[in-house]
Amino acid sequence: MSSRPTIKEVSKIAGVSFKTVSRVLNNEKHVSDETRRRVEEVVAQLNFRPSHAARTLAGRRSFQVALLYDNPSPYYVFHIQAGALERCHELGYRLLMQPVESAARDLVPDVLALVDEAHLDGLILSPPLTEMPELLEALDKRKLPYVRIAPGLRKDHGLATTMDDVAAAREITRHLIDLGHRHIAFIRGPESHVSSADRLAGYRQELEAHGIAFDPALVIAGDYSFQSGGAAARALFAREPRPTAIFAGNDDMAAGALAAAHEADIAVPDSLSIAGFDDSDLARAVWPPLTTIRQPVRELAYAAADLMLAGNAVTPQVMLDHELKVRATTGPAPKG
Amino acid sequence: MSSRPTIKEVSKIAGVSFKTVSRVLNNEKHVSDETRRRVEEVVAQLNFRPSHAARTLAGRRSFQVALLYDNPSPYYVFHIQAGALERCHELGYRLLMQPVESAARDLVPDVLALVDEAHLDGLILSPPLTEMPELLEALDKRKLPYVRIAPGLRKDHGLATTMDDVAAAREITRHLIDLGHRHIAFIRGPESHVSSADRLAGYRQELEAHGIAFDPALVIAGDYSFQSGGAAARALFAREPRPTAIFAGNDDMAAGALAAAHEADIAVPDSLSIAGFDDSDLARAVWPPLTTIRQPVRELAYAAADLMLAGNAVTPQVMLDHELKVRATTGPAPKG
DNA sequence: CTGACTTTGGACAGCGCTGCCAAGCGAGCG
DNA sequence: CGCTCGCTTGGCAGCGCTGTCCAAAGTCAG
Repeated sequence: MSSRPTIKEVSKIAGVSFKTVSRVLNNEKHVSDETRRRVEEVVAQLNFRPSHAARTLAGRRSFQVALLYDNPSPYYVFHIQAGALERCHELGYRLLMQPVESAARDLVPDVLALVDEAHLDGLILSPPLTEMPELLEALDKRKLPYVRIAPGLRKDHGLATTMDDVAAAREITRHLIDLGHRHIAFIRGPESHVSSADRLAGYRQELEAHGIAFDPALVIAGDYSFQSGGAAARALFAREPRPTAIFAGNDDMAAGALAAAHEADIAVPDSLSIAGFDDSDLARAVWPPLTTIRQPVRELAYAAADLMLAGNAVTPQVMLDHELKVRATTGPAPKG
Repeated sequence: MSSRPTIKEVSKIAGVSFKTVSRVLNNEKHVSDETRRRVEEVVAQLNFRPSHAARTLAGRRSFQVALLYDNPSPYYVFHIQAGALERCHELGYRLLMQPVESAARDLVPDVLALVDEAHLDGLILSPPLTEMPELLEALDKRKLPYVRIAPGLRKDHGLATTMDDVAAAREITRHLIDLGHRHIAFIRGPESHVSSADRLAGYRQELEAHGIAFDPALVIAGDYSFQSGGAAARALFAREPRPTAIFAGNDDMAAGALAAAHEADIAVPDSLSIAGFDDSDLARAVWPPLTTIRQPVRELAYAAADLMLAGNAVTPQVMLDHELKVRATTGPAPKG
């Protein structure tokens, strides 16, 4: 490994003290324009970057945050990562991607150990880690800044970026009702995610707003996986009368239901409408393409990083817009 | 931010010098079992982790590597990340996920700056960054260790983990030939990826091994995206006679072709067989489920990290097995 | 019992920066 | 004209570890 330049070499070439170079690098004031220009020139010429480790050790900040996740969906992780990474990069921060097991006994001490080891300046939490009181309390106690991504609508405490899952679920349910559907089933996600409870609530509210009785038997539990969507759909197909529409709590389960429909030779959307949630890559890759809700995953993560690193205290919570994407898996209810 | 414990506090409680604690933490010898035990006890009790920044600054190593990627596929990135992260974690290393633009003019200096800034101990390269001579040369010159993931079969230089793309492509082509297909089209990936050239070569070799003439008109260029697979398939559908099978260079393009077939009302697999490559999440989510090659993405990345951080010099290249997954998009060629 | 060697643990410098304090210097003011 | 003030710059300690060197204690053969 050939040796890297240090701040001292830069200062020598620029003809100033190394402390002055440090000032320029940190954008402090009290440096004359002339000096600043000269130093920046040398920095560019040497392609110099200050040692992150040294800054962390000497300073009060590490310019380093971690994104904690426990999510099996490549689509979701990829996009929150992309959004958070982008904003962190813009602000000169480094992002550590940290998979964790939310069910692990040692979750809290392990996270705190990571915080110590890396001198983290903050933490970005994604579901279901956003819903773990012990974790949040430990971070509060440590006075460690954190943001939560999409933790549902409760205006409780701390920084958060979110979307309106309830309203979105109402919207897509209304779309189904407008198409004439009256027997609409719902495949819900795992209990540990607030989003799945919110989506269920939206589904229910919209039904009732239209005078359609909520039927608990039409709600089947899934776990956000493709498999579980197929299983739920098959259970639904066995019912008499068969529902004319299925609203799945996410796209994976909707794709599972769609595959099950194909397998059972049920025409979509002619005999059965299917709607998903997320607008993941899957939504456009299956046939017919899925009607779904676009969830602004990337933007949520971007905003989360922004809130924590550059945010002002007056707007601790940010809500982003969703969008109904009507594609080809939903159509008019078959004449009964 | 409440204060973290330091190595000195640990040493005070354990009743040894702080240098001895350092020895225990680094698993050095010349520490008695009794002392080691006592120190480890205190470390566990305080949930102490040494400051990564301080170790990096003081020592010769940073226990930190980066994984460079420039790939739009969530599936691919998620799995290489998971594999590399796992092995790094096991070995006590930290992994920085670093998206880059392989076409950027400043790619090489930017990477070198990152190496300096983070004092990186090594780099993991994924396609297409594995194929950039300027980058590899710069790293060699810097004497910076790196591994390349799946750079095709050429036994050139340095550490690499790979799979046999040529053999895998032959295998799936043979599967199609065995089903009676004689007009087999190929949708190829982008030029910048060796894998797409290798897969094309395998397709061609197997055809010729069975005395089927290679027809360049049956090879359509795609770019590994769903869109491009659909476009290629539509071009193929316009040909007379229509090919009875399509082998796409990856699953995304195969899914695009499948959707195009549905759209054109061509029965799969009865009138048209489709095969993909990768066995990504998509392969099981579309209908019918895709016949494809399972590419050991996660394992490739795991092995790459292992090779670089724990490997021995005698096996600089590791080749992992693929597997033909016959599912439902391939069937006997229709009687002509 | 002695000298040479091994095992064990401590002292100290220094990694490359930032935080704090002080010095230099010209301008403004009574 | 002396003094203070504000801007700019430099000096120095020290962040929490590792590497190197050295001292003390234990081990063994002759």
